[in-house]
Amino acid sequence: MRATKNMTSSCNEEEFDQLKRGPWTLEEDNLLIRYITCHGEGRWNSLAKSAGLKRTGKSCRLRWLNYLKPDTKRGNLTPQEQLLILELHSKWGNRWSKIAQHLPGRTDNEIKNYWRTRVQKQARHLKIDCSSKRFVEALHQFWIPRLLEKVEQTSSSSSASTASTSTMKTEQNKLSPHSQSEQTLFAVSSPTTNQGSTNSRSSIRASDSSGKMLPQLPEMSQLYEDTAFHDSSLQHDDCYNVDIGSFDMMGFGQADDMSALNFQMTDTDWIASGGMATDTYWNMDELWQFRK
DNA sequence: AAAAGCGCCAACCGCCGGGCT
DNA sequence: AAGCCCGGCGGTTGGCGCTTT
Repeated sequence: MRATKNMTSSCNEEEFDQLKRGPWTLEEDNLLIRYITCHGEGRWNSLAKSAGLKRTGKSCRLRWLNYLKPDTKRGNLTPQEQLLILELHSKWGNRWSKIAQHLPGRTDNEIKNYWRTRVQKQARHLKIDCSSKRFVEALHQFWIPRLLEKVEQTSSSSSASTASTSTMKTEQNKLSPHSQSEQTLFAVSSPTTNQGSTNSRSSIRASDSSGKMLPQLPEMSQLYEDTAFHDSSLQHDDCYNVDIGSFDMMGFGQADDMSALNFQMTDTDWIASGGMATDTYWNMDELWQFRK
């Protein structure tokens, strides 16, 4: 796709042809940072020219907001941030910039990428529309409880306050007639090898017919105020990359409603091993390596 | 070791709304 | 009221790097 003339209406054809595209160089970054430090941001088209950058104003704005701005966070999203994204997306849908406003240091682009690469990937695995009620229910029943557990683990391990996360967990348990261990039972199978892999499975119902066990979303915004959430030790750490990864909710996409679903473990030995209490539990990709 | 496949993310694009003239 | 410009937004894509074959 080629840029059209009208999007760079502030420049003539010759200038348009000279505009640079693609990855930013260190020199360009320095120019932009220096200029904004001295003159502030805004008026992006004239800023681009004044700073001596052969870029569109839009490109400069994007580079600044998504990458160069001093308080921009890099690295994986924490479980808390992921929870917040899930909650806010369920409220607002694809309003990325609005969601980003509630995650200081994170950009709409980053959140959008997270949603598309991680969350939507799961929807594809499940063969259901990620905007469907069914997928929202799946998130509530499987992903969010797992994230909450991880939040609690990280909160306690960092010896910070766990008050709000404990409250959230309590709310979860109140809403669920089942024990936590039951809730953590889900099908584990390779996305590439799950078909026909039915040996040594145990089966358990994860929901009663009332549907009441679906947890209500706690107020994640409140969680964000938790001091643990601001613990710098929790930032930029790969081990907080929580992904429901490759687990497969067998038949989920075909079931008429949540109550009809069976969630199956493919390896009961793994349950008994106590592995669920470790970080491995949170990384299904590692789990598959373990199983091989 | 090389090729192919895949996932992630930075950057681009078109569209839209608001402000200004 | 109409046209223009600008900034913001959400969707899309190209390329890099890692993994698998």
